[in-house]
Amino acid sequence: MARTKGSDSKLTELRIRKVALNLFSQYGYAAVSMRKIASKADLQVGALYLYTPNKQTLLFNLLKTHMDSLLKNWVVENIETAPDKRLKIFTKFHIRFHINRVEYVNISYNELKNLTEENFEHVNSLRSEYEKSLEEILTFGRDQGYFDIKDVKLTALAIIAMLNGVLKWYRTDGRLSLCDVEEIYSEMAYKSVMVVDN
Amino acid sequence: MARTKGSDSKLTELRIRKVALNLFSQYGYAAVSMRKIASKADLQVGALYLYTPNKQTLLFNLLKTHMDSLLKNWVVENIETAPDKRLKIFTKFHIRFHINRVEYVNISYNELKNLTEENFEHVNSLRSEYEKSLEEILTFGRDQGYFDIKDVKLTALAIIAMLNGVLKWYRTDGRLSLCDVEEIYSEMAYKSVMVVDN
DNA sequence: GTCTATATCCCGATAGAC
DNA sequence: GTCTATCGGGATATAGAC
Repeated sequence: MARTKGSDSKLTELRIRKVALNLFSQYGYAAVSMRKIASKADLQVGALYLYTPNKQTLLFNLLKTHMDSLLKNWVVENIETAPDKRLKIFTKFHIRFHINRVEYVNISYNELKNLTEENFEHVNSLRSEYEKSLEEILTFGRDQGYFDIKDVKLTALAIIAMLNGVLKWYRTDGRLSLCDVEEIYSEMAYKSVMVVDN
Repeated sequence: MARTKGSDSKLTELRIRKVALNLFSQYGYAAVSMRKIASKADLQVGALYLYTPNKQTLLFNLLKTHMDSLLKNWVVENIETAPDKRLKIFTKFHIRFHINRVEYVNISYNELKNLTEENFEHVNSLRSEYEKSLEEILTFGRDQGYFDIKDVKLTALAIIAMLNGVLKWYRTDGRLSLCDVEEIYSEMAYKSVMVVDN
């Protein structure tokens, strides 16, 4: 063995990321010190700076990795698909993707304000891109007469907020399976915009 | 004049509360120092402690005041009212009450994790009480055959999350009036739980 | 009621030994 | 690659003058 236990830098880096994500999610970026991160990652604080130039970058990389992964995994559906089907695909994808990434969801919602302006612009543009893909589905559905929507932008925000609300409280050991949750909320989302007779 | 300018303690207390709310909402509790609060309230830091024993109490009082006010203003509708009408009353009330209290909404969502355990229990029980009033409406509506709901608790959370998502982005100078927003989202909320033919 | 000064502690980040 | 020690600063909270 050429290396002592725990000296593999790839593993250490991963451990630091994981610990930082966990602590930022639980206590908030500003309330978590580099010393605490180091301690939880079984390091001294000096060693942290071999893996990140500063605390800000640690947060930024977590957020960027998450958004990149989200956009990479979201594959726009076939152009032929009907609007209601598209919306269902989107909502189910959104839930399935995020349900096991609750810590990322937390920091994405709460810690954008702690990014530098430059980093914020970067992450926020990725988020806008994702939101826009839902807006396109809603616009398409409205134009095709499938949906009854007064304001596409606010409706998109409302749907995403609704779905995220579920993520925040869903527990895998709860009384509902992932499939149940997907089904329930994609149904609610669809119904909330569908055309109804009056 | 027996008092110098700004020495009225009631006014000073109000000013401190307002400044703290504003800063906590904007930057987060942990990122705001007592020095910053004092400075924005035109005081030196020592004077702050005449009005609050510590920073934690400042946050707790803001949250408690908000929740007390919410529960006091939410008057349960007449027992005779039909479920769909009740839900509409709730959603419109929720939006109207919160729309001008966005800073309170922010800290209610983001800063609960910064409360001591005891303070958290207190605030959280008030929040549960409010959520329960929506759950009762949903349960009532389902039992009466008005609503199609698989899980009352998660549905209540989804609806509140949806409504709060709107609050976060709504601007009074935007293209939609308060009435428009109330109407759009109470409609979406209702449709998301209503019974549909398949 | 407000100020200034200070006690005590923790912060992010870096230097240099091993 | 990790450690210990430390710099410079800012944190909460308190003491005591006015």
